Amino acid sequence: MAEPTRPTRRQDIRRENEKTILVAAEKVFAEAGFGGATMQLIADLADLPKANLHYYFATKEELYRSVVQNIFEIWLQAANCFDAARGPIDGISAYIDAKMEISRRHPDGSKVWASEVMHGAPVLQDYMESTLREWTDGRVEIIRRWIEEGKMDPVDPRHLLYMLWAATQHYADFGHQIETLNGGKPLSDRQWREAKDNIKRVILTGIGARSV
Amino acid sequence: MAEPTRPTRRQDIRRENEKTILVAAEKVFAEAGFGGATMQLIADLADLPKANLHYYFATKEELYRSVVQNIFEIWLQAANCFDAARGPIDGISAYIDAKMEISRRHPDGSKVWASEVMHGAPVLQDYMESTLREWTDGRVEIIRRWIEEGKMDPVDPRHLLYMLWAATQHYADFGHQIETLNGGKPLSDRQWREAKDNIKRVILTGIGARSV
DNA sequence: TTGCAGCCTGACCGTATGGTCAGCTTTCAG
DNA sequence: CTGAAAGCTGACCATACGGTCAGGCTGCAA
Repeated sequence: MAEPTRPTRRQDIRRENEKTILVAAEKVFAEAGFGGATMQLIADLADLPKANLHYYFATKEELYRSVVQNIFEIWLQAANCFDAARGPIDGISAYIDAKMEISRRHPDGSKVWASEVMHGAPVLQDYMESTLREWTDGRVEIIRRWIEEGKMDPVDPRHLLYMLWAATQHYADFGHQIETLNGGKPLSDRQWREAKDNIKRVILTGIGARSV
Repeated sequence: MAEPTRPTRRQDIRRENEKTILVAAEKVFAEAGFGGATMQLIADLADLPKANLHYYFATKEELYRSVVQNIFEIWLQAANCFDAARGPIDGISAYIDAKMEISRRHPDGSKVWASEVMHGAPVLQDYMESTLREWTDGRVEIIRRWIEEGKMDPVDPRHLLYMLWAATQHYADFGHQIETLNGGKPLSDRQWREAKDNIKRVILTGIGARSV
């Protein structure tokens, strides 16, 4: 070999297989839902024997839990964009960019997340009551301050956040509908940019954002 | 009996049982997804023997199809609000009202619809390619005219529609998340009104609506 | 009143699924 | 080199599910 890769250590094997399984699982859970997904389908997609999945993830629930937690991490990372911002135009623009990027790059993850929440968040309830609530409260506070400083109109911060989540996530969760209405073709680069610009423009104008 | 109800005719029995089953099915499909729903669960909720469900609906797929079609009807009815309007403020306000009412009164239906679309619309594909596409194209045309007439800013009509769908439907599909962030309590009448007003205000301001 | 068409259901069936396990191979520390 | 730990898997199992059906019950037209 040109590239004398260090022989695969046990740890590497484990990490690699877990990754493979999680990727396959995310796709199958997104396409079929938790109930419709089967370990066999995931195993086939991962090109591993079913028993091997059970070696790494004892139960279907545990595998699902791992998938959902992964997505939650990604979701939270997008949050950082919000923090460094000096004002609503910067902050909300960056957040919309980040969330639209997630919708585009991780549509399966978004769907699993949506599905989880729609079915009452059996797995994520703890996270929602702790991490998510704290994150949300923090952002609400930031928005409230922006309003006090006259950087935007007095819009209810919570409902504004819901609108941001909804508008961006929609492009992942309802991607199939959008694709169908787009003549059966996925959105092009240009169309994604238009979507993003539209959301930014309508929301930033809508809240009367007046400061970076 | 004080009320001398006409003795239940066969037709009535059929209609009533079908209704009972459909209501139960909608709830179970919403809570568990198609794959997670079982005929037994639906039968228990409808308080009927499982075999009786199969008497009215031959297969689980057929029952699911009926549920989804019902929802599609309701969804389309909300569309009418759009048509009679003279301008964006009237039309979009009425549409948001209608869709928020659906999110509030038929959250289960909304979830089933969302789930169906998320999983690639196996049942609804035909409807999406015909009825939904026509409806959408019609509304796009109306919005385009409003823009030409200077009644609102030149916003991409499709992305505006997606935003309307997303913002309103979010309150049904992600109702559990919203409830959790609301201290575990469902939104009150006042909070629903605030949600509605916020969406209206942000979007109508955001598109620069200038005419009823 | 009668006959029959439509309504109802307990018991049953084949299959697919999540999960187990005994025993194999591979890795690697000592 | 060795042996123990980790990785792997074909074959298997119990269960739960969608669906069937024979046969009983009910409404109602004639």
